[in-house]
Amino acid sequence: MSKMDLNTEQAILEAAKQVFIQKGMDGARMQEIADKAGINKSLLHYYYRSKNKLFEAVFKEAFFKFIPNIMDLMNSELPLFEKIRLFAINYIDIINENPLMPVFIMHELNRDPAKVAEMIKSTGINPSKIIIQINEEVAKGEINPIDPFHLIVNLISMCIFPFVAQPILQYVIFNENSEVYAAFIEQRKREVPEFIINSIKKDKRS
Amino acid sequence: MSKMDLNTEQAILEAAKQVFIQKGMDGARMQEIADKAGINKSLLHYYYRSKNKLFEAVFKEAFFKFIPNIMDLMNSELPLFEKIRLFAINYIDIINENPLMPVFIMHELNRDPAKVAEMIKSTGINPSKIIIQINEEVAKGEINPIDPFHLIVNLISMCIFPFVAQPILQYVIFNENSEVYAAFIEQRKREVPEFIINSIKKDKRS
DNA sequence: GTCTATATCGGGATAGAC
DNA sequence: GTCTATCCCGATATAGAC
Repeated sequence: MSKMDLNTEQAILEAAKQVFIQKGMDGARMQEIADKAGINKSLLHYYYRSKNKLFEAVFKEAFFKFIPNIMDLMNSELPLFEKIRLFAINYIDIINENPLMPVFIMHELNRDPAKVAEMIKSTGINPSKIIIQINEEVAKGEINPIDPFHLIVNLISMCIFPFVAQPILQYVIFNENSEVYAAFIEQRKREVPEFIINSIKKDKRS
Repeated sequence: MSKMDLNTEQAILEAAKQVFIQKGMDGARMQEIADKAGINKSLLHYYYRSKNKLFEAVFKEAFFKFIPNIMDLMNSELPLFEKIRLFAINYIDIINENPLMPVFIMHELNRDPAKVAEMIKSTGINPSKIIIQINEEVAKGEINPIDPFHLIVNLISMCIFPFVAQPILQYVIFNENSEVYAAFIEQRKREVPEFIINSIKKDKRS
């Protein structure tokens, strides 16, 4: 594989990423990807045999960038509150680089649910460490009693959902002003962790 | 329009709802809708002139069922904590009837962002009442200081996101057992409001 | 490796009989 | 209102020249 090959192949993948993520597998057109990559349609088939193969390449890369990774943080040795704060900051940053990613992944997983198992099996996703940590904090009386799963889902929901629902929220809350919405999201890096910590920290109820 | 017309028309809309919501506009096939409705493909065009028209009918109905309505509750005279509890219960119930709805709506709005304005303008969505209420509670010192928008987005996120991410969460948390996941969602009708109220209720800090 | 030309097919839409 | 038959375009994919 020569140097030029790599460039073209990369250009295709980059273009494919943009188009697939914006339009989805079914809505994407090979012609549009070729145009965006500045090459001919048939070259797409030269590098990736079919639309489906190309899509798989894009989807896998997207999935592995967004779903795991952050798990390293979750399974680290940091104190719980620290983890929660870092998670919000890091994850919101990652999604900010590609705000359409969450809807894309969710839509495609739902289109082809068999993918979920296939994808996750090949990653080391395993939340057991953080779950144990939460249970221990509860047992030690350091935080209020809470089911670790609900806590984790709450955290993830509050970080990701504002991107998923961006079109509506942006319109309803800020009359379509996307800069203000971006600032709103930025605030959430602090707001979300404090909201959570405030909810679970001891010393409140009696 | 005879009685039989109505039945067929309803059958088509019902079939279209299922197919469109599951596959999206681009992934849906008129043939599949016709099959599911037990009629001929060309009858679809007799009742609705085009695929797009049919889609619009489905989407509008879906949107208006899911987005507003609940606003009545938000703008009622109930106490804040009461509202939060009722919102979680009612909204989770509504989505439970059609768990794919959120991803569907989000995906389609993103495909055609112009829809957002068009849709929302024709509804009376206006969260001002609840926002004032939250600000008042803060001013009176009844709850901890919080930006009403973040509070509302937190509430909505925690209710809807578990449906959006169901495929992944169900797999990671419960090894694909959908009954257990349904129970998990059911718990959230209580867990989410208590989590929120615990976070904002006074008497904790200082 | 990259292009042009073309095969092939699926799917939305229409015509027209009943 | 409902069906069958058909049109026709757009999109993936392949063949083959350069």
